[in-house]
Amino acid sequence: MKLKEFARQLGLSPTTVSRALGGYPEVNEKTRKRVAEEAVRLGYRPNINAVRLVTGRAGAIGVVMGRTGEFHFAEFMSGMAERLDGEDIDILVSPTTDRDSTDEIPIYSRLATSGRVDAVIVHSPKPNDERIALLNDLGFPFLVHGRSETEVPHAWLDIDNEGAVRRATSHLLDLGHKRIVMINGPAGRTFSLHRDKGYRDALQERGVAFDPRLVAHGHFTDELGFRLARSYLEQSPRPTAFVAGSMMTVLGVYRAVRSRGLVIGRDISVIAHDDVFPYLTPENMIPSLSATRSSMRAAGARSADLVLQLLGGRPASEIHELWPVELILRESTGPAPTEVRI
Amino acid sequence: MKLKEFARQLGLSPTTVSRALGGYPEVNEKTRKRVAEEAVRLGYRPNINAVRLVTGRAGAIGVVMGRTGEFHFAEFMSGMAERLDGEDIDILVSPTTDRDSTDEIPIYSRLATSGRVDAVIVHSPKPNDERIALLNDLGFPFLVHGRSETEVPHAWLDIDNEGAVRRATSHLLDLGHKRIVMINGPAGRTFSLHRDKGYRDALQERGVAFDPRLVAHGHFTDELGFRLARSYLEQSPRPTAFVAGSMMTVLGVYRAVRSRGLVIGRDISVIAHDDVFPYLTPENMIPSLSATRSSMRAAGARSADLVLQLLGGRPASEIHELWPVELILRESTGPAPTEVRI
DNA sequence: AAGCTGTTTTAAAGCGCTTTGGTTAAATGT
DNA sequence: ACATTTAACCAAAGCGCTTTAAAACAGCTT
Repeated sequence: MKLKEFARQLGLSPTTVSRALGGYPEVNEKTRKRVAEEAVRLGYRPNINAVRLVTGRAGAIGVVMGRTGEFHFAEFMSGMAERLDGEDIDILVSPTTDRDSTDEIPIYSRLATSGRVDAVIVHSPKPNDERIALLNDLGFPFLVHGRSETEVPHAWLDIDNEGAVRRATSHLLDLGHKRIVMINGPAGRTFSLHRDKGYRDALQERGVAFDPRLVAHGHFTDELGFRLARSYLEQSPRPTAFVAGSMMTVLGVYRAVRSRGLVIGRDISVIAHDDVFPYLTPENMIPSLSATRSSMRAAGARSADLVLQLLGGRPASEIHELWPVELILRESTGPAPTEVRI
Repeated sequence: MKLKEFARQLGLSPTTVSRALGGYPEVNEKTRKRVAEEAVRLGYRPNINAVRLVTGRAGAIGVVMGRTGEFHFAEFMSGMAERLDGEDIDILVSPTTDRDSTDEIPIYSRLATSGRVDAVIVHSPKPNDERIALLNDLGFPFLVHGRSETEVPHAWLDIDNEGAVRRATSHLLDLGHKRIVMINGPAGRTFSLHRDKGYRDALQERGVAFDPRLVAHGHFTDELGFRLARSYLEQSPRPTAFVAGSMMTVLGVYRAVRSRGLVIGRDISVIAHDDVFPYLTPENMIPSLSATRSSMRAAGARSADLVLQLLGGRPASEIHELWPVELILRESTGPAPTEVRI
């Protein structure tokens, strides 16, 4: 059913019907009501593509899905979806199989110029991120999930990675740990750098020398957590604590510790970052896992919200949100063992 | 830059330019080449929404993202993205916070009638799925990922869940296990029913009585795996083997077994279904996990492919794919312990 | 040289909607 | 009673493209 036919059946002009449905004031309240009811009854829905053409709005927010870290991504998107439910805005996912953000440039470029989306979300930026530069050059609305150090003014939402790791590390230091390993995210991303900084600052505050060999970078996989933890545990002197970048990483760390016959929370303390997944929770681990916590889903929901504000005209330079991160202590952290033998 | 202006600059009519870009035969090869080059040089891109309006095609495939099982979902979508890379087709994600597929009816209805997508993918159907009935009634193209028992002809892609579980269970029976617990997916979904059937058939083949209390249903979470396994292990006689529905479930099962001081692969055998995630792999578990394996990512890629075929005119009734599932034996399965004490 | 054929290009219609710039009818003011 | 305002509705333009139907052009015949 087209607008014209629908309007004819109502005995109204297309103009009035369109306005009634659009909620414009110059339509009699009774008429509006009638139109709304009949639209439901007769199943009339405006052709979205016609609307998009004529309004110039795409009614969609774009995200680029990379090969790695999909479990975070799904949770973030799910949060976006939650917020966008009811709005007439879709989420459009663009594929990329590439690992480096530079390779994503053509994708963002296409997304920004093709008119399929009204805004895009940029994930895990680097300090000097090409994608941000590009989108700014194109004058295309975007929100950065994470932070960058670029001069370019832009909207962003980030969690306090630095503070999270600083607190986690400080807590371990307070417990007497000296050799603390950090298994961080991929090198080069701002969030990894922030975590590095939080780690180093905590050491410095407590006057513990920074040993770069205790910090590793890589993707958030169970395997990497295992392999790295395993090799660290073979070193002498042995580390007594781990800070792990994700829930997947920490699965591997737990396994590595156990496989060496060590006890988590006694021989080895562990803190991880928890993005709050419905299917894998730190309190259920054995021993329950001390974690810095920040809901990825909530970040997704808020990001969608901020993008909506951005599209509503709020200046990008005004949209900056830094979320604090909780540190939740459970059983995986304990006093450093007084004597470390190998 | 609009078509009109671009054509003017080339000294051609909009018609010719449109055809050149669209690859129609009635354009001189030289002209086409010139148009293509200039389009790149001048940065001309057809307005996608105008194209969509005039062609009536949306250039997108819809998927509905539920609240649960997001880790599977992301992997599936990632596969779709892989296949769709290069095609001018997007993935459109519609949110739902509901748990039951009946609640998704309005979402599918909206998706199908709004012209935003050319086809949708239906996940985890029930034997008599309302969504399939709806989409069929609407005459809207769709592919089912999973199977249904409806009379309605439709395209589907599924893995052999029944065969997978039958083989897993048979293998455990061959090893001498008698009390085999199955932690299955949500009740009511066809794939869960198929797995139930595979389990029962295996028992029957070997002449082992079916005990319904040994089969549990629920979402694929670490916590459920733990809670259920924990409570089964307290029973007497104790089960000697578990078939777990997902990698998350099995994490909980492993933990439960260990927390009882039992050894996996010796006291308790475990087989799980592995959807092949880049961040969590059965071979890395300790002990390494015997699993039925089928790549969710590959299913996503193939699904996208089949949807493209569907849109290309291939009849839905012709599109049925049942993928075999490998059983890969590792260390988590072993002979049933001869004597089971509690 | 006119007719015919096949190739290449173009003018113009129209996809389904929103919105500008009206018109008409009713309400209000003088 | 007439002018003026306000409320309610409408005709038609136009968003940027594809595609139908027709025109222009070139290459051959006869």
